[in-house]
Amino acid sequence: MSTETPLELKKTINLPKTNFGQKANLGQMEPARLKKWTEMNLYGMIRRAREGAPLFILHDGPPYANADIHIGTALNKILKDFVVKSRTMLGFDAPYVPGYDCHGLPIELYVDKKLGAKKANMPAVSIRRACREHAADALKRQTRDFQRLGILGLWENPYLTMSNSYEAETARLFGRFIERGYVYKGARPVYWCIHDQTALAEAEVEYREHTSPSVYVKFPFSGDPAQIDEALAGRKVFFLIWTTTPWTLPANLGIAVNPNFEYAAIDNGDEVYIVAIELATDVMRKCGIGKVFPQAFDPPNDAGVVHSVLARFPGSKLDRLECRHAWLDRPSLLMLGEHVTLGGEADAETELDVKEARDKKATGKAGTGLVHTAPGHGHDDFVIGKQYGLEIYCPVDNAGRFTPDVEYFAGEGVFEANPKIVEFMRERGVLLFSENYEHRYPHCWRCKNPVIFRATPQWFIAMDSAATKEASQPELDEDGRVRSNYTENFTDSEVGVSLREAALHEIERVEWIPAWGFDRMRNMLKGRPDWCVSRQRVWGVPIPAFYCNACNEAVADKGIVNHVADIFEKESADAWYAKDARDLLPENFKCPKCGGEEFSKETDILDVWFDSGSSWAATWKEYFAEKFGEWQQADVYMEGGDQYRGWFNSSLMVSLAAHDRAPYKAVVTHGWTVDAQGKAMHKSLGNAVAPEEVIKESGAEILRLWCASTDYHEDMRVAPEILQRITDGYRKLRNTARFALGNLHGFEPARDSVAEDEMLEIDRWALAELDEVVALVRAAYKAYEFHAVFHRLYNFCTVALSARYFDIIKDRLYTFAPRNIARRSAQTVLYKIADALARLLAPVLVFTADEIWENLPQVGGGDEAPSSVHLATFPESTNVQDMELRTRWALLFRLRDEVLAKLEEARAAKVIGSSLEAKVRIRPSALVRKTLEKYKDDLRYIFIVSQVELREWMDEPEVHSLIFEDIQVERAEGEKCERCWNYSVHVGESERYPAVCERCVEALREIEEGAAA
RNA sequence: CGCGGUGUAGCUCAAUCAGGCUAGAGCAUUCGCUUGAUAAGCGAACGAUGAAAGGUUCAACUCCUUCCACCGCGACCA
Repeated sequence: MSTETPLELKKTINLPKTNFGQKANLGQMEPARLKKWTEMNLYGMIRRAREGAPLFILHDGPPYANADIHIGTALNKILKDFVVKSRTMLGFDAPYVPGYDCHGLPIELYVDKKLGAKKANMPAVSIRRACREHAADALKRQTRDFQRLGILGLWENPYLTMSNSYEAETARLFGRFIERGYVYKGARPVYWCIHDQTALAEAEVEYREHTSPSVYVKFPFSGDPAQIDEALAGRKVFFLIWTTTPWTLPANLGIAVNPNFEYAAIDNGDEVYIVAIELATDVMRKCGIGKVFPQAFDPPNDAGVVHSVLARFPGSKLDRLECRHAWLDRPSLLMLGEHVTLGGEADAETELDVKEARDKKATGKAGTGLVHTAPGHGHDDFVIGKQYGLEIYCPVDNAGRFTPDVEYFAGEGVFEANPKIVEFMRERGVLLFSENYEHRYPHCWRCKNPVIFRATPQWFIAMDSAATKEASQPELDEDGRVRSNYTENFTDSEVGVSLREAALHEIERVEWIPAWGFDRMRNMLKGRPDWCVSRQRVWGVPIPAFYCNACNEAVADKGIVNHVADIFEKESADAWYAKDARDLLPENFKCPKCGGEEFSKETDILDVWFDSGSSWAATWKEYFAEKFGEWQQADVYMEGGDQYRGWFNSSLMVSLAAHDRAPYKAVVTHGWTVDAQGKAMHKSLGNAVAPEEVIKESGAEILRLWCASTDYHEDMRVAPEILQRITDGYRKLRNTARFALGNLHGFEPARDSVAEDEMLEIDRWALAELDEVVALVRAAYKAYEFHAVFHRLYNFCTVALSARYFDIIKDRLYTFAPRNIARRSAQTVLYKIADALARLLAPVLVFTADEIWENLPQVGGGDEAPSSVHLATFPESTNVQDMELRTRWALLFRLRDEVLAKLEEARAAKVIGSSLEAKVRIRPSALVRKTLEKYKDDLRYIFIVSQVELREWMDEPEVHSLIFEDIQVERAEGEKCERCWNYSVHVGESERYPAVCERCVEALREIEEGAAA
């Protein structure tokens, strides 16, 4: 025994000590750590560390390189980072190549605005340069912001849809579509300014007041009226249409009716008129038809106009019947379309402002329920016309004049022709009524003239025409089956399948998360029309097609496309604009049709969705092909739900054309960020939460934790209160880690670890809890259930650790001799907990987990441990938890809850303050007595009281239903030990340490011996 | 208007798929304890007519129907 003076009690307490601060100071810590990661090339280290491990690729959907990132963009990227980091820690080689969508209208418009009037005289190459600069600038800022979020990836070399290699690959992929026979050139209506003689994008039109002639016109039915209804047999039947653009009537090829509406045949003497029954009264009144009858007919009306209804029938009955054009010698086909409404707003392509039309609907209905359809002059008309196989007929030239084949009006400008057509119809007796109609009509934003809808030639990718058979080797799927098995529904195996069929088949093999994504995708695919890939713009990948100057033949085949692509590869797609056609074509190329040698270039560019849809094929080639060989599917795509019709869709198309497979094995969608009320966020509403502000005020870590806290499958609310909760949660996690780290001061795992079978039982209980958490969290990461990760870990920290385990072991950690095996036992567990927490939290709390990692005493003096937690793997779960042990402890903790409640009562009654001032008497039931007896000496520590006494029941049979009964709390016996604060009747028995209890006397002896040794 | 999704305490989540004790946690709030995790820790209390209305059933948060709200996509919407 030491002869020195007694130790100063306070100094013999092992208080926590760590450099891991209570305050995170994320604002400074995060950038500092990012810098460190950059300097050590952490991402490169991870790649090397996982070299040869199973590959797992999350393919990044490219954000649009226009504006700065918003909270939704941040969410998307953070969720992706969770995936990449967690797969990495699950042992996969999970490279992350970010990308940016650089082409497209929004950038071009932005540049237009910036260039102003200058643009008109600028060559395309210069405009493209300006666009390129803008995109480069935006993506640079976005990259900086993404990196700030703690996202690791190949930031120094992201894929850019405007890079030479990408543009070249995009062109080649378009060549694949051509090669397989999916591409055709057709016409489609677009906004057209007849003054500027150019197509306009939607964003380039503005709505202004305009007066149009509103006309009701009758089209004679050319079939047998009895087909419609017996009552009409032998009558002269006419279908009434309404339009505000009489000039489109020469292009009329059909009449659309709604299959669900009821139509009426109305008697007007010699003639019978067909209109929607609901509109019949209004139409008849307008046209001055009908007589005043005393009897009420159906439907009765309020204006005293009564007409007789000869028959009524659903629109569906009219399908594919035929009328004659009102004055031209050609048929007008009756078609069924859901777009037909009773408001009249679908009646004309001119009725572009639906809201306006609906307002009108409220005051006075227009239209007849039969829609004049000119496929060359309206969007719906076009769609339904395609569906019914009508020609996309547009007899109007660039200047808005009728072409020579238009009888009576050839050469007339359409707006000038309007009154003439009205007059013409009146003379012919086909016009029932006309009036002036005030409405909002689209005008060119540049020249302010009214625009028209006009079909112009466009490139399409066919959804329904079968692909031509490939000459190449049949592709095998993972089961070794010939891929063309998806043609099994076709008897002739030489016939390929259409893109739509292939897509519908392929999506069944994709894992959709959530599962309803499959239905969603299927609906999208079923309904989507042919893909119009033409854009009349300059900022994009040019459609690599040529036109023979001699015979006007469009020339586009794989060979030519690849030749052009090779040029793009070297010089970027700017070459299309910088070079002449002959320099873009192979030498001595001649028109396959006429042998002509002079060609002009296609001026359309590809839809940007084609660009981004090409991303996986392009990135595989550029980033992975060399190392991993043959193309393979990406493991997962992860985007917002808006991408079903967007990127998921276009990527599927491109991948099917290129590889006959979906580009993804799994598709995960996330919801949208909404405000506290669940409302969508809009800058204009002022309810948007800016990521940079969250970062500035709270740190990226908080934003990341928010992403992990909420179930992203649904809409995710962000608001100050929510972020505050998250910040509190962060503190809790941090403090939990800090407690563990602080109590590991002086603990060297290799030297001081205690084997599990030598541990105290509660320590083994804690390990069992940890083991379960590890298993659950690993599973949650695998299933992309990040909110489950967060809630499991968080609950583990608060309930199992902070409220129970840590609270209980404090006594042991603080008051036992540092090297006492019981203390080492607890420390061993704390070490494992801290280690596991760091690893399990790492994908979410990228910075903090790494900080925990650094403050962890490392096995073997730290040499073996990776220099960052992000190089480590998740802890393994043994999954062989001692269930009996856990059951026993579940019981003990239940008893503890009851004791705590009793302590609270005693506290309220001022019997005790601190729980250590208490002594607890328990009379256990027969059910639990045995268990409690076993833990007799441990109960005081479990309850954190000074004494526990177990007592017998007098009359046990009566209380078999009770588990615990009669818990009594009284003041602890003896004096408070100055060192451990427990009460003991033995305080004062030591001469050397008179203020101390028997446990502390022993601890102090150990400490003094240790010091002497 | 069409397609899809979601509604459980003030907040974030469980249990819902295969209906079954008194709908569970944590946070927040209030109160108390502690002052050896201390701009921390522990406990207790309070807090949900399960969006609403019907229906099926012995039994419904769970299944069915309707409706409302919100979100996304598509619509001749911005």
